[in-house]
Amino acid sequence: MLQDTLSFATPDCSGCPIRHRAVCARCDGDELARLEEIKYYRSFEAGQTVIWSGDRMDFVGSVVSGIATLTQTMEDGRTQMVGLLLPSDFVGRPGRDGAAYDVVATSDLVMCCFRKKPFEQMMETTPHIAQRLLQMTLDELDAAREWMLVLGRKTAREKIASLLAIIGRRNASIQSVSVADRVVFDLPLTREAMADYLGLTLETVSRQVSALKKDGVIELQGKRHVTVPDFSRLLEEAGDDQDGGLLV
Amino acid sequence: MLQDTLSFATPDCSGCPIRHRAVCARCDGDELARLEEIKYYRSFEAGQTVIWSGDRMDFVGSVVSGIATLTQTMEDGRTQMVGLLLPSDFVGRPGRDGAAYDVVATSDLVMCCFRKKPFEQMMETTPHIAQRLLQMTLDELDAAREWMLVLGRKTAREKIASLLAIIGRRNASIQSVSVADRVVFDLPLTREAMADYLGLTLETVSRQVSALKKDGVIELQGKRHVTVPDFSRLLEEAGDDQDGGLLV
DNA sequence: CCTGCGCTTTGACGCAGATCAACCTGGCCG
DNA sequence: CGGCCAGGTTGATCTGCGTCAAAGCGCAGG
Repeated sequence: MLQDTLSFATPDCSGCPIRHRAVCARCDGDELARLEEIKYYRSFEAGQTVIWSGDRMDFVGSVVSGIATLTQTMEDGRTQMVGLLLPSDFVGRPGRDGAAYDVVATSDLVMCCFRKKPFEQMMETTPHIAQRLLQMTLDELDAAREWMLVLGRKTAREKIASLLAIIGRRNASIQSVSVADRVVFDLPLTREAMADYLGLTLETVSRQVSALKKDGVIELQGKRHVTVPDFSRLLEEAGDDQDGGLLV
Repeated sequence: MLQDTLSFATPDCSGCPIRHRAVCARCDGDELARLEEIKYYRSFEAGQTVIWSGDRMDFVGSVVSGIATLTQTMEDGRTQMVGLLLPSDFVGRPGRDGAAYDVVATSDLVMCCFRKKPFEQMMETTPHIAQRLLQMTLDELDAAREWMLVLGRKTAREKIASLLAIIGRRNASIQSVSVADRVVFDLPLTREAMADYLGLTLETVSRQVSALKKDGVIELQGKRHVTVPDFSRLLEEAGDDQDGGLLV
């Protein structure tokens, strides 16, 4: 997996993941060279914390491979996941010094980073970079607000279905695994992590996953490998109005 | 109240609310003149819907006076408020055509708007506008994620305390009503609207407000006027680690 | 002044999901 | 091969909040 990173060290960013590449899609030769200069890779092992909330964050970047989560924790230990970072997702807060959340690698993780200071300087002189980042941030804001509806108003079963729908859709669009309405993917999260995302306990997650299986909404091979025989059925279970929204 | 709007029709935006003014704070004469050209005001009555989710949205702007809410609704009527717009808050999605949420005026409302097309054109040629909007969007994203913790992991009592803390802080910073730890403000929301924000029912909201009153955390004059005798006590009730976060 | 109507409060009761506890399952390492 | 242990399942019980119902409060309009 790590040798994959070699292929990204090209000056045109041609191997870089979708969103990351989009940041510099309209850059010309000089700008690309500058991006190359400030670019580097970081690898993490499963379970490692990439950065702690409040720490100084001196880079922005995007996930190349692996999964990371954004989480918030209260003093008494209650935790809420506020974001799920899949390959191609952007990490970082241009213009901010501190990290706002804990970023934790849920699997082995490779990130492609830009040093923040020079990146911000580029932003100031290269309008389309700030514009692209604005679009990406608006996407994330939409996703966060979509999730507020899930957390505030959906039942446990609907929550599970919503999460499976998000992951299924992401997998389908990236790997185009989906054939017609059939979607197959591996859950990148433990039951506990799912619970932290959904504002539930891990027991409830386990029970509702079993229930969805019993009712034929999903099929399971092992604990993690999921087959959704009818994706629109899953969306219905999620309480969604016909495939609207639910982007991450 | 409406005659107030006259004072905003000045070419330097000097009367415009904080965040809105900040958008053009670094604009020079020509740019300000251009902004004036595409600027106009809209008024709404309490209860009126400013825009429906999915509708074409041909403006961006900010709240001058009054309160509006961003809400999402499921087919079966369950609704979740995903944002609260107080004076000076920005509304709109530069680069997007459709509205993502219902925007509803909770009180009489005045908004200062810019026509979107020309505003976006300015954004493309004026880097600091896109940068400012990026900062504002990052703020909103932080607030949304902070709220995900509230929705997912806090108890009803903590949720109420969190909401009062947000509104109290906003009021305190704008009107500087706060004297030491004492904060006084009017609730701009009905019990039902509070419930929709917090993912609760209006009965539970009512009960928990009463409980906080009984326990001396807040005092009530009438249904809406709130006095917080000890703001740090309120933050404690909200489960917050010592005045961190909780911006809207 | 009474009446009606939003908004709010309060009470009684039920249930979805939390909590506590026991057990299973599969992969890793000695 | 066997023991260990993280991750997962399942069951019994508890409880916070939702639901349903009734009544209070304040204000606008006749």
